[in-house]
Amino acid sequence: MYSSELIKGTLKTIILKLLSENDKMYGYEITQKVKELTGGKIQLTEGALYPTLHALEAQGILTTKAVNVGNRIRKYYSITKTGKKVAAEKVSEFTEFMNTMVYLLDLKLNIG
Amino acid sequence: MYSSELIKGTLKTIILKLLSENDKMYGYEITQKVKELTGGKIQLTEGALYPTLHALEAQGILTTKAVNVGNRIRKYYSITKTGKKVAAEKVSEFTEFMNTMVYLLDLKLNIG
DNA sequence: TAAACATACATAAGACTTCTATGTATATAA
DNA sequence: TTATATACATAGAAGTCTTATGTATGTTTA
Repeated sequence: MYSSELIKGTLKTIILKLLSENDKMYGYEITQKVKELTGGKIQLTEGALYPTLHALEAQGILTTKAVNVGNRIRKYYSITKTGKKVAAEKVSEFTEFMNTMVYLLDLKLNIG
Repeated sequence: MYSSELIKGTLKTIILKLLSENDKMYGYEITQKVKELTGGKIQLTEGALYPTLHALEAQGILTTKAVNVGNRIRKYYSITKTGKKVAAEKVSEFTEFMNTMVYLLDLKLNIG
């Protein structure tokens, strides 16, 4: 698990990227997917995730659809057309930022 | 200039890396060096920089030496032996984190 | 079968980091 | 003489995230 300091500011980018590639996902599913894809190195907390999802919905970047699964409610999130643009911008800005940091910190990444 | 959201959490790493490679630097010099190295894309603000430098000094990671330049005081910061360890850890953690993000976001960086 | 763990949502209080604005003061360029 | 650059610093506000808590169901295991 990385120190929270490092992960700061990346939550929205991660959520939007995942929802750009999946028609719909629910909150818990997002936490599990990120945990799985990062080998447990990034674990989103509910206290950060849910308020962010709500904010993205309020901004028209995501839409929701509540579904009953057994007796439980599951809230699916989907990205809007506007949201896809925002997602692409966020990811590309993050890419540029990482390139800058790689240069600034003189890093050697394991790419390829 | 990147959105501040992205840069969050990287300030300490940047400062420590620069001071690992330079015997001594003063606050204003750090802002200028970062601005120069990143082509203006990362501009550290004083409101974030100075409190961070003070905190790192309080933690024994940095030491200071005030020098008179003309009629002005310049406060040079140097990294301690303990600080160098912390710096190396921070940079290596950041490297791992970036590798994780590159995989998670499926990014193509301009390395090499 | 009771306890523990996983699923699934949510919020509130506090902590931490950063931004904006402000303040002080000198030196230099337009 | 006005603006810009150098050089430090802090206070208040804003934003993000953590920790803790709450509710409720489903499943595994001792």
